[in-house]
Amino acid sequence: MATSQMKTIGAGMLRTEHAGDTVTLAGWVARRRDHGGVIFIDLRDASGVVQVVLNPEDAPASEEILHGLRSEYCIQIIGTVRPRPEGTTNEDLPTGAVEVVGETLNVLSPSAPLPFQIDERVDVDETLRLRYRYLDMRRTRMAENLRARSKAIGAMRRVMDRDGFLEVETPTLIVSTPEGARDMLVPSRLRPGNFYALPQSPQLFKQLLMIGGVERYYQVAKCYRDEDFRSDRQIEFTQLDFEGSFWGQDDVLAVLEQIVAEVVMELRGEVIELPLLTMTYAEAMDRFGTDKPDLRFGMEIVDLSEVFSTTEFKAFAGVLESGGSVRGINAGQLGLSRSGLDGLVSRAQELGAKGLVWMVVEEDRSLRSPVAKFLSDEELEAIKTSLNCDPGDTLLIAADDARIVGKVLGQLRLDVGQPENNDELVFAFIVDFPVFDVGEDGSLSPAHHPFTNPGDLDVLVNSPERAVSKAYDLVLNGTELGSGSVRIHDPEVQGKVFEVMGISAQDAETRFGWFLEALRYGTPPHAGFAIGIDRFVSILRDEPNIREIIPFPKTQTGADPLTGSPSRVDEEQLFELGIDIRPETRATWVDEDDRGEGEGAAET
RNA sequence: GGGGGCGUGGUGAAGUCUGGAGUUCACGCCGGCCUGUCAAGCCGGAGGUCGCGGGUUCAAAUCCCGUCGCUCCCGCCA
Repeated sequence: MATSQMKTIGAGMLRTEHAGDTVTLAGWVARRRDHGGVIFIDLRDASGVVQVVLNPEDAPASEEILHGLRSEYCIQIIGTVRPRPEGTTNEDLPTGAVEVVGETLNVLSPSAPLPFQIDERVDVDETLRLRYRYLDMRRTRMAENLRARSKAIGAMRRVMDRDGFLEVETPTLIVSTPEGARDMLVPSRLRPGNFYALPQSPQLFKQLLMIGGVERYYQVAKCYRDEDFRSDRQIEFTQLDFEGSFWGQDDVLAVLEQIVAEVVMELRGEVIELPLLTMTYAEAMDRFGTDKPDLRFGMEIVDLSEVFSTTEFKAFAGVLESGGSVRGINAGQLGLSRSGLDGLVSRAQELGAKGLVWMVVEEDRSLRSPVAKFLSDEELEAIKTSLNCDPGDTLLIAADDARIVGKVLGQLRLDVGQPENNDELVFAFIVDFPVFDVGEDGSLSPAHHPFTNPGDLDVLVNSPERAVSKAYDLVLNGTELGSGSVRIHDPEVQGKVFEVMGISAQDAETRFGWFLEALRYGTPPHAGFAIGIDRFVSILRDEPNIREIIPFPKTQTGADPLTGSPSRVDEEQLFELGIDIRPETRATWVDEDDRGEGEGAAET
């Protein structure tokens, strides 16, 4: 007969009201305090921690077993809850008013010595944490992050369900449409030489759902983009993807507001003020040099072209003559040394600027700067006025192509700026994105996928660089949480957009013919959005990167230190898939044997 | 593709600039003592190819070259 090991209550839930109860607990030895006689065990399970008292005189187990308990042994305790004796309560512990007197102890599973301590008195190297993620998630940081992630998704589902959205799963083995990010590919065994792609997003499938009359769809969707990693980018990530028929932009933003409010309430217990701030792309670029401004602090970009319109300073004059712009920010009281200021110059160059002018406002309000001697008194005064200077302020001025100036100052603003209150959450919708990004050489590249409603068709065709699409982003504290758009529902408009984007009719037919065909059957106007769950939760949890929010993330080189993926596969597997493994091809592969002694996969 | 940072007993750090015995600190681990602790305490002990390879030197954790791994950033992410 099977023996139940079921718990009767979570360790972390015990309170004085349970005094006298006999309970069955099961969990892990978080800490043991073995006094030779009596032993205290901090027993941890998913609900929290409670102190268990093991007195050998009560013989809950043999002396050998009692004194043999070690960290992270998985044990079961049957015992009685009682208030702690006078003077021994622990105010720091939710269960600190009670303890469980162990009457039976069963070791369910001993633990090998740990590769790192579960208590969080030191930060452990992240590769080691990932290699032993199952131990890492016994720590409060990861345990709480997993919980927060689950609660966030739950809150999102509540909003979706409340508003009558249908949850639909779309395939993850789909056709490759090699635009935008690189596709992750999966070879087909039944059709050798052919490949599936993993979706970068469920974009076209959710549009098919609209055509299919679903009207309101959502999905917690895994998405894949084979690009380089960043602290907020993994090749595999999760989005809340949703779409609605007979919708315009305002309908989407209204749903987003509900989602944002619900999630923030769930994770932070805070009320978010609605409606959220809305700013056009043009305004964001102008004031903050980026389409994802961090609005927790000011330090706005100020146009100084007027100030220098007749300047003798050649570097600025030349830029203005050739149609560029001179702009600056007041970076406030930085108090940087000369090398610190030089560091900003290097950073500006890294970002594409030819240089950066810094000025420090002295106590007597004069400007200390390597270029001050080239500027007239009037210009120096105008700078101070335009940038609203106080003594001690550091001013940063860049002159270049307007796009570069914005990018450089926008990034420097983030590098040196500090929100007054780090816990603050400032959301913003950025709307009216251009259809095309204009390159330095004037070339146009699509700013969004080609299914985005391009607004006025005449403008699109006649002056595409000025075309404004019905696309919008949601930004939180300088991070893009997600983006969406009103889609094209007219096949003729879709064809026109392909044409303007340089995709020939024949190309479009080959790649997207199946979709263009679908558009012809009474497609409802529709709009939608996708919000990055990992990013959103990482900000709400104040985590510096999304790996802390993803249960089993990959390293920057796309490896999983726990399982050893990606891994070589048998030649036989490749042969079945019809993949060529000629020796000269294989020679270019990374061979595990050549990989030094690094922290490889766990050996088994 | 490019730039910066890091790699030292099981963990975290100091030592590296300015070469001189694997030195130090905290935690963990093992053993002993210990019946009210809660980061238990006290005593004792084990444990390291200083990521790897090469070079310079009488001598390398330390300097030089290469390489691997991790990380942050630029490019990239329609």
